[in-house]
Amino acid sequence: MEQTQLKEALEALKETGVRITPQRHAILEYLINSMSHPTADDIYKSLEGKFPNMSVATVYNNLRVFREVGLVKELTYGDSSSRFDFITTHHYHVICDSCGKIVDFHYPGLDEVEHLASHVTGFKVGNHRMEIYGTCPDCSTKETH
Amino acid sequence: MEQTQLKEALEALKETGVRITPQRHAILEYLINSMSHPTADDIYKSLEGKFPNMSVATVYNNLRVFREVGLVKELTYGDSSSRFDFITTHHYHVICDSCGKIVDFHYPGLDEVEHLASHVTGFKVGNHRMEIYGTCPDCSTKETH
DNA sequence: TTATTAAATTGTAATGTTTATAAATAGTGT
DNA sequence: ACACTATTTATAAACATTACAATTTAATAA
Repeated sequence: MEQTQLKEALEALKETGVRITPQRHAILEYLINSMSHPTADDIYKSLEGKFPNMSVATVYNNLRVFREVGLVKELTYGDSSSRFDFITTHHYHVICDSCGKIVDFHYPGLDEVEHLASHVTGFKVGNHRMEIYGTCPDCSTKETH
Repeated sequence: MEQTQLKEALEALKETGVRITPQRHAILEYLINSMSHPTADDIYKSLEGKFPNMSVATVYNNLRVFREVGLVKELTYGDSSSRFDFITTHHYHVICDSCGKIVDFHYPGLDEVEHLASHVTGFKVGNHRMEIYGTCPDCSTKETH
Protein backbone atom coordinates (compact mmCIF):
# COMPACT_ATOMS: atom_id res chain seq x y z
CA MET A 1 0.00 0.00 0.00
CA GLU A 2 2.51 2.55 1.15
CA GLN A 3 5.09 1.02 -1.16
CA THR A 4 3.00 1.95 -4.14
CA GLN A 5 2.59 5.49 -2.95
CA LEU A 6 6.30 5.86 -2.39
CA LYS A 7 7.10 4.44 -5.80
CA GLU A 8 4.64 6.75 -7.47
CA ALA A 9 6.03 9.71 -5.59
CA LEU A 10 9.59 8.90 -6.63
CA GLU A 11 8.38 8.46 -10.18
CA ALA A 12 6.75 11.88 -10.06
CA LEU A 13 9.99 13.42 -8.87
CA LYS A 14 11.98 11.79 -11.66
CA GLU A 15 9.55 13.06 -14.25
CA THR A 16 9.96 16.59 -12.99
CA GLY A 17 13.71 16.33 -13.10
CA VAL A 18 14.15 16.35 -9.35
CA ARG A 19 17.01 14.20 -8.11
CA ILE A 20 16.33 11.43 -5.70
CA THR A 21 18.62 11.66 -2.71
CA PRO A 22 18.60 9.45 0.38
CA GLN A 23 17.28 12.39 2.37
CA ARG A 24 14.39 12.95 0.01
CA HIS A 25 13.62 9.28 0.03
CA ALA A 26 13.54 9.22 3.81
CA ILE A 27 11.41 12.36 4.15
CA LEU A 28 8.88 11.04 1.67
CA GLU A 29 8.80 7.67 3.38
CA TYR A 30 8.24 9.35 6.72
CA LEU A 31 5.43 11.51 5.37
CA ILE A 32 3.69 8.53 3.83
CA ASN A 33 4.02 6.22 6.79
CA SER A 34 3.27 8.77 9.48
CA MET A 35 -0.46 9.00 9.70
CA SER A 36 -0.05 12.30 11.52
CA HIS A 37 0.63 15.74 10.09
CA PRO A 38 4.19 16.49 11.11
CA THR A 39 5.99 19.81 11.28
CA ALA A 40 9.35 20.29 9.60
CA ASP A 41 10.96 19.89 12.99
CA ASP A 42 9.10 16.65 13.68
CA ILE A 43 10.56 15.24 10.50
CA TYR A 44 14.01 16.56 11.26
CA LYS A 45 13.99 14.98 14.72
CA SER A 46 12.59 11.69 13.48
CA LEU A 47 15.34 11.26 10.91
CA GLU A 48 18.14 12.29 13.24
CA GLY A 49 18.96 8.64 13.88
CA LYS A 50 19.32 7.69 10.22
CA PHE A 51 20.88 10.97 9.12
CA PRO A 52 22.91 12.45 11.94
CA ASN A 53 24.36 15.07 9.64
CA MET A 54 21.20 16.19 7.90
CA SER A 55 20.53 19.90 8.08
CA VAL A 56 17.19 21.45 8.97
CA ALA A 57 17.51 23.43 5.78
CA THR A 58 17.37 20.20 3.83
CA VAL A 59 14.04 19.33 5.38
CA TYR A 60 12.61 22.74 4.56
CA ASN A 61 14.06 22.77 1.06
CA ASN A 62 12.63 19.38 0.23
CA LEU A 63 9.24 20.07 1.71
CA ARG A 64 9.12 23.10 -0.57
CA VAL A 65 10.16 20.96 -3.54
CA PHE A 66 7.52 18.36 -2.72
CA ARG A 67 4.90 21.08 -2.41
CA GLU A 68 5.87 22.55 -5.77
CA VAL A 69 5.69 19.14 -7.40
CA GLY A 70 2.29 18.62 -5.82
CA LEU A 71 3.17 15.67 -3.62
CA VAL A 72 2.65 17.45 -0.34
CA LYS A 73 0.23 19.97 1.05
CA GLU A 74 1.33 22.64 3.52
CA LEU A 75 -1.14 23.31 6.30
CA THR A 76 -0.91 26.67 8.03
CA TYR A 77 -3.05 26.87 11.10
CA GLY A 78 -2.89 29.41 13.84
CA ASP A 79 0.06 27.84 15.63
CA SER A 80 3.64 28.77 15.07
CA SER A 81 4.77 26.17 12.56
CA SER A 82 3.43 24.70 9.35
CA ARG A 83 2.36 21.11 9.08
CA PHE A 84 2.84 18.90 6.06
CA ASP A 85 0.53 16.31 4.63
CA PHE A 86 1.24 13.78 1.92
CA ILE A 87 -1.51 14.12 -0.64
CA THR A 88 -3.48 10.95 -1.19
CA THR A 89 -7.15 11.27 -1.85
CA HIS A 90 -9.15 14.44 -1.47
CA HIS A 91 -9.97 14.92 2.17
CA TYR A 92 -10.38 17.62 4.78
CA HIS A 93 -9.22 17.96 8.36
CA VAL A 94 -11.14 18.17 11.60
CA ILE A 95 -9.04 19.83 14.30
CA CYS A 96 -9.50 19.74 18.06
CA ASP A 97 -9.43 23.23 19.58
CA SER A 98 -8.40 21.75 22.88
CA CYS A 99 -5.56 19.29 22.16
CA GLY A 100 -4.74 20.04 18.52
CA LYS A 101 -5.46 16.54 17.26
CA ILE A 102 -6.07 16.40 13.50
CA VAL A 103 -8.43 13.83 12.05
CA ASP A 104 -8.99 13.20 8.36
CA PHE A 105 -12.50 13.65 7.06
CA HIS A 106 -13.53 12.47 3.63
CA TYR A 107 -16.08 14.51 1.77
CA PRO A 108 -17.10 14.60 -1.86
CA GLY A 109 -15.71 18.08 -2.31
CA LEU A 110 -17.10 21.50 -2.75
CA ASP A 111 -17.06 22.01 -6.48
CA GLU A 112 -20.30 23.92 -6.27
CA VAL A 113 -18.76 26.47 -3.97
CA GLU A 114 -15.81 26.88 -6.30
CA HIS A 115 -18.10 27.48 -9.25
CA LEU A 116 -20.17 30.04 -7.39
CA ALA A 117 -17.07 31.82 -6.18
CA SER A 118 -15.70 31.93 -9.68
CA HIS A 119 -18.96 33.32 -11.01
CA VAL A 120 -19.30 36.00 -8.36
CA THR A 121 -15.72 37.23 -8.19
CA GLY A 122 -14.49 36.64 -11.73
CA PHE A 123 -11.55 34.62 -10.45
CA LYS A 124 -10.21 31.61 -12.30
CA VAL A 125 -10.66 29.29 -9.37
CA GLY A 126 -8.12 26.52 -8.94
CA ASN A 127 -8.64 24.96 -5.55
CA HIS A 128 -9.77 25.56 -2.01
CA ARG A 129 -9.04 24.61 1.55
CA MET A 130 -11.35 23.94 4.42
CA GLU A 131 -10.88 22.94 8.01
CA ILE A 132 -13.41 22.12 10.63
CA TYR A 133 -12.83 22.98 14.28
CA GLY A 134 -14.33 21.51 17.40
CA THR A 135 -13.63 19.32 20.41
CA CYS A 136 -12.54 15.73 20.01
CA PRO A 137 -14.28 12.92 21.92
CA ASP A 138 -11.37 12.54 24.37
CA CYS A 139 -11.35 16.20 25.30
CA SER A 140 -15.15 16.27 25.47
CA THR A 141 -15.28 13.58 28.13
CA LYS A 142 -12.47 15.23 30.07
CA GLU A 143 -14.42 18.49 30.21
CA THR A 144 -17.66 17.02 31.49
CA HIS A 145 -16.56 15.07 34.56
CA MET B 1 -22.55 52.32 9.12
CA GLU B 2 -19.04 51.93 10.41
CA GLN B 3 -19.94 54.09 13.38
CA THR B 4 -22.45 51.50 14.52
CA GLN B 5 -19.93 48.69 14.17
CA LEU B 6 -17.36 50.60 16.18
CA LYS B 7 -19.90 51.41 18.90
CA GLU B 8 -20.98 47.81 19.12
CA ALA B 9 -17.41 46.63 19.25
CA LEU B 10 -16.59 49.03 22.09
CA GLU B 11 -19.73 47.91 23.88
CA ALA B 12 -18.65 44.28 23.51
CA LEU B 13 -15.29 45.14 25.05
CA LYS B 14 -16.89 46.91 27.99
CA GLU B 15 -19.16 43.97 28.68
CA THR B 16 -16.17 41.63 28.80
CA GLY B 17 -14.35 43.93 31.20
CA VAL B 18 -11.74 44.97 28.68
CA ARG B 19 -10.56 48.56 29.06
CA ILE B 20 -10.95 50.92 26.19
CA THR B 21 -7.68 52.67 25.47
CA PRO B 22 -6.97 55.13 22.69
CA GLN B 23 -4.79 52.51 21.04
CA ARG B 24 -7.55 49.91 21.09
CA HIS B 25 -10.00 52.45 19.77
CA ALA B 26 -7.68 53.29 16.91
CA ILE B 27 -6.89 49.69 16.03
CA LEU B 28 -10.56 48.77 15.96
CA GLU B 29 -11.38 51.81 13.88
CA TYR B 30 -8.66 50.91 11.44
CA LEU B 31 -9.83 47.31 11.16
CA ILE B 32 -13.41 48.38 10.53
CA ASN B 33 -12.62 51.09 8.01
CA SER B 34 -9.95 49.21 6.12
CA MET B 35 -11.69 47.02 3.65
CA SER B 36 -8.50 45.01 3.31
CA HIS B 37 -7.11 42.30 5.57
CA PRO B 38 -4.14 43.92 7.26
CA THR B 39 -1.22 42.29 9.01
CA ALA B 40 -0.19 43.40 12.47
CA ASP B 41 2.61 45.36 10.88
CA ASP B 42 0.23 47.09 8.46
CA ILE B 43 -1.77 48.31 11.42
CA TYR B 44 1.33 49.35 13.31
CA LYS B 45 2.63 51.39 10.39
CA SER B 46 -0.72 52.96 9.68
CA LEU B 47 -1.09 54.24 13.22
CA GLU B 48 2.47 55.48 13.49
CA GLY B 49 1.30 59.02 12.74
CA LYS B 50 -1.33 59.17 15.43
CA PHE B 51 0.63 57.14 17.99
CA PRO B 52 4.35 57.71 17.48
CA ASN B 53 5.14 55.86 20.69
CA MET B 54 2.92 52.86 20.27
CA SER B 55 4.72 49.53 20.57
CA VAL B 56 4.34 46.64 18.14
CA ALA B 57 3.61 44.52 21.19
CA THR B 58 0.51 46.62 21.80
CA VAL B 59 -0.81 45.81 18.37
CA TYR B 60 -0.23 42.11 18.85
CA ASN B 61 -1.63 42.10 22.37
CA ASN B 62 -4.79 43.83 21.31
CA LEU B 63 -5.33 41.73 18.24
CA ARG B 64 -5.17 38.73 20.54
CA VAL B 65 -7.67 40.34 22.89
CA PHE B 66 -10.01 41.15 20.04
CA ARG B 67 -9.75 37.62 18.79
CA GLU B 68 -10.53 36.20 22.22
CA VAL B 69 -13.55 38.47 22.55
CA GLY B 70 -14.67 37.36 19.10
CA LEU B 71 -14.44 40.69 17.35
CA VAL B 72 -11.67 39.73 14.99
CA LYS B 73 -10.70 36.68 12.99
CA GLU B 74 -7.08 35.71 12.46
CA LEU B 75 -6.30 34.42 8.99
CA THR B 76 -3.23 32.24 8.60
CA TYR B 77 -2.36 31.62 5.01
CA GLY B 78 0.85 30.30 3.63
CA ASP B 79 2.74 33.56 3.84
CA SER B 80 4.81 34.60 6.78
CA SER B 81 2.45 36.80 8.75
CA SER B 82 -1.13 36.52 9.95
CA ARG B 83 -3.86 38.76 8.64
CA PHE B 84 -6.72 40.12 10.69
CA ASP B 85 -10.30 40.58 9.70
CA PHE B 86 -13.03 42.39 11.59
CA ILE B 87 -15.95 40.01 11.84
CA THR B 88 -19.13 41.30 10.26
CA THR B 89 -21.34 38.84 8.49
CA HIS B 90 -20.43 35.29 7.66
CA HIS B 91 -18.30 35.26 4.55
CA TYR B 92 -15.38 33.46 2.98
CA HIS B 93 -12.29 34.66 1.13
CA VAL B 94 -11.16 34.16 -2.43
CA ILE B 95 -7.40 34.62 -2.73
CA CYS B 96 -5.32 35.29 -5.82
CA ASP B 97 -2.37 32.92 -6.09
CA SER B 98 -0.55 35.41 -8.24
CA CYS B 99 -0.86 38.79 -6.49
CA GLY B 100 -2.29 37.81 -3.12
CA LYS B 101 -5.44 39.91 -3.42
CA ILE B 102 -8.22 38.83 -1.06
CA VAL B 103 -11.85 39.23 -2.07
CA ASP B 104 -14.84 38.58 0.16
CA PHE B 105 -17.27 35.95 -0.98
CA HIS B 106 -20.65 35.54 0.62
CA TYR B 107 -22.06 32.04 0.87
CA PRO B 108 -24.87 30.58 2.93
CA GLY B 109 -22.46 28.47 4.95
CA LEU B 110 -21.60 24.86 5.17
CA ASP B 111 -23.68 23.60 8.06
CA GLU B 112 -24.20 20.32 6.29
CA VAL B 113 -20.47 19.69 6.15
CA GLU B 114 -20.15 20.48 9.83
CA HIS B 115 -22.90 18.04 10.70
CA LEU B 116 -21.40 15.27 8.63
CA ALA B 117 -17.96 15.86 10.08
CA SER B 118 -19.41 15.74 13.57
CA HIS B 119 -21.21 12.49 12.81
CA VAL B 120 -18.21 10.79 11.25
CA THR B 121 -15.49 11.84 13.67
CA GLY B 122 -17.41 12.19 16.93
CA PHE B 123 -16.15 15.73 17.38
CA LYS B 124 -18.28 18.44 18.92
CA VAL B 125 -17.97 20.71 15.92
CA GLY B 126 -17.87 24.43 16.58
CA ASN B 127 -16.90 26.18 13.39
CA HIS B 128 -14.92 25.89 10.20
CA ARG B 129 -12.82 27.87 7.81
CA MET B 130 -12.61 27.77 4.06
CA GLU B 131 -10.62 29.67 1.50
CA ILE B 132 -10.78 29.51 -2.24
CA TYR B 133 -7.69 29.98 -4.39
CA GLY B 134 -7.34 31.05 -7.98
CA THR B 135 -6.28 33.86 -10.28
CA CYS B 136 -7.96 37.24 -10.11
CA PRO B 137 -9.26 38.94 -13.28
CA ASP B 138 -6.37 41.43 -13.35
CA CYS B 139 -3.71 38.73 -13.20
CA SER B 140 -5.62 36.58 -15.68
CA THR B 141 -5.50 39.27 -18.35
CA LYS B 142 -1.84 39.96 -17.65
CA GLU B 143 -0.96 36.31 -18.18
CA THR B 144 -2.73 35.96 -21.52
CA HIS B 145 -1.29 38.81 -23.59
C1' DT C 1 -12.05 65.86 41.48
C1' DT C 2 -8.93 62.96 43.37
C1' DA C 3 -7.14 58.65 44.99
C1' DT C 4 -6.80 53.92 44.27
C1' DT C 5 -5.91 49.76 41.94
C1' DA C 6 -5.55 46.62 38.51
C1' DA C 7 -4.89 46.50 33.74
C1' DA C 8 -2.51 48.19 29.66
C1' DT C 9 1.44 50.18 27.32
C1' DT C 10 6.11 50.60 26.31
C1' DG C 11 10.78 49.26 25.10
C1' DT C 12 13.56 45.77 24.68
C1' DA C 13 15.22 41.26 24.68
C1' DA C 14 14.28 36.63 23.66
C1' DT C 15 12.19 32.91 21.13
C1' DG C 16 11.21 30.15 17.36
C1' DT C 17 10.46 29.28 12.53
C1' DT C 18 11.99 29.79 8.11
C1' DT C 19 15.23 31.47 4.52
C1' DA C 20 19.80 32.93 2.40
C1' DT C 21 24.43 31.93 1.47
C1' DA C 22 28.72 29.77 0.18
C1' DA C 23 31.52 25.77 0.23
C1' DA C 24 31.50 20.81 0.05
C1' DT C 25 29.25 16.73 -1.66
C1' DA C 26 26.80 13.54 -4.44
C1' DG C 27 23.13 12.15 -8.41
C1' DT C 28 22.56 11.53 -13.16
C1' DG C 29 23.44 10.76 -18.04
C1' DT C 30 27.11 9.83 -21.06
C1' DA D 1 34.51 6.63 -14.46
C1' DC D 2 33.72 11.58 -15.83
C1' DA D 3 31.68 15.82 -15.99
C1' DC D 4 28.02 18.71 -14.95
C1' DT D 5 24.77 20.53 -11.74
C1' DA D 6 21.71 19.99 -8.31
C1' DT D 7 21.70 19.20 -3.58
C1' DT D 8 23.38 19.11 1.07
C1' DT D 9 25.46 21.07 4.87
C1' DA D 10 26.56 24.48 8.33
C1' DT D 11 25.92 28.74 9.65
C1' DA D 12 24.16 33.18 9.84
C1' DA D 13 20.46 36.13 9.00
C1' DA D 14 15.70 37.57 8.60
C1' DC D 15 11.38 37.68 10.19
C1' DA D 16 7.16 37.44 13.00
C1' DT D 17 5.68 36.93 17.43
C1' DT D 18 6.00 36.64 22.51
C1' DA D 19 7.91 37.46 27.30
C1' DC D 20 9.18 40.54 30.65
C1' DA D 21 9.75 44.37 33.93
C1' DA D 22 9.03 49.15 34.59
C1' DT D 23 6.03 52.84 33.71
C1' DT D 24 1.71 54.76 32.65
C1' DT D 25 -3.19 55.01 32.49
C1' DA D 26 -8.37 53.74 32.45
C1' DA D 27 -12.11 52.81 35.41
C1' DT D 28 -14.27 53.12 39.74
C1' DA D 29 -15.77 55.00 43.91
C1' DA D 30 -15.27 58.28 47.76
